[in-house]
Amino acid sequence: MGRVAKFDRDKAIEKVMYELWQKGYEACSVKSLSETLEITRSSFYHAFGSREALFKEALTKYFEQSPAKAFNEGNKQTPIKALFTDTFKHICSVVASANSLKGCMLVNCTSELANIHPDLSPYISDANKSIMAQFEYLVNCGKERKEITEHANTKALALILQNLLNGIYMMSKVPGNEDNLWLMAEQTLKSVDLYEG
Amino acid sequence: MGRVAKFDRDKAIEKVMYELWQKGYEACSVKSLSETLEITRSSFYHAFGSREALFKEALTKYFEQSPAKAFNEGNKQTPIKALFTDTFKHICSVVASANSLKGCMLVNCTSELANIHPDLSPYISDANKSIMAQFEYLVNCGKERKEITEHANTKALALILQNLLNGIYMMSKVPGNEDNLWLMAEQTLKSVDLYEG
DNA sequence: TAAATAGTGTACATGAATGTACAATATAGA
DNA sequence: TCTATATTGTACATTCATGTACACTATTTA
Repeated sequence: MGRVAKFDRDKAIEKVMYELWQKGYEACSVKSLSETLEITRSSFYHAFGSREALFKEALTKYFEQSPAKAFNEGNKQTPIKALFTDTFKHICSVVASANSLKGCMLVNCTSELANIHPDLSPYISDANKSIMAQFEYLVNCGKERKEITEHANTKALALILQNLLNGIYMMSKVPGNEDNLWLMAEQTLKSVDLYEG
Repeated sequence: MGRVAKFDRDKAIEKVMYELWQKGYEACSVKSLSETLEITRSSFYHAFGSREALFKEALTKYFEQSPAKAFNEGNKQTPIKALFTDTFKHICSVVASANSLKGCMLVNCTSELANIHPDLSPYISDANKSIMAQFEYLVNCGKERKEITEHANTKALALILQNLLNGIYMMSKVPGNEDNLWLMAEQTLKSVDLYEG
């Protein structure tokens, strides 16, 4: 079926993910991405269509490797407070580790592109909204499991959780040691009674 | 003393502040900023030295006009819980208003430039750290005033407050109606016993 | 082995962006 | 009015960046 590509498409997307994560969208020109992948721009357009299209693939890959993806595996059978506690603890540790890229690709892209980039802005908004929806779902699971009181405000808790998630990544860029990050996360979870340790 | 500038330097910085706030640092080239100001690049370099230098002036102006600057005016004579409650409420309302620029210039620039831009990165880190320090100071004032219990963890509270501040701006970019923002802020303040209403 | 096909590279035309050098301009004060 | 000087504009030499057209190359399968 014709000539085979001289590069591994999947590995290429991973490389691009790291570039975008680190440098942001606008800083990654087609020229610079092509040089990173050691292909010509022509091959780039042929393989990926456009920078926007590749961005979407890279963001998908980002979600797949994120320590926050554990939140997506929770359901009515999951001990919810333990899921929150363990996952946030794990995120703090991953994010603060020396060789980790700082910040969250989604947070970075949200501040760079939301309400700015005509094509990508809605895509990014949707990604944020689906995280929010997942937290609401998890809180509701906790209510069904009687771990969380029926009277708790689901939306408020989901907002606080999403804010905590974003904030851990954000703070990892500035003072950013694991102790501070976990101090914030632990106290937040405790103060809304979602901690279990 | 020579020819007078055809533009108002202070208004120019304000214009640049809005540009940077909205579009981010890299998206504001010297060319585009010069066009916005209706001066040539030559005049730009003459008047401001460099894009980096102007950025710093613009960020200073941003702080001066931010609704969060009320936090800087708190001291041992200030009712601290009321300060937190009122200021966060005000921020939610300002940020969600239709004609407001979305997001926080500092948050945007932190995700874009921290750990990336050699010259501006330390500058931005310092700005974040001084906000953190101010929150610690306010919490300590609250302790002296006996509004906040002596046993509270100052650092943890300051982290939570800074995270809330960042988060309000961040969320204003996505679902972003005032009700949601305030729901998050109110519940956060209540859950750490810094609410007074 | 030949054709079909998928991937690659060169080239083009164009505009954005940078920073500096030097000449032109306008104005305040002597 | 003259002159010192702050400000402005033109020009230059480069590099980055975009997207497409078309020719070239390698590989599969009929």
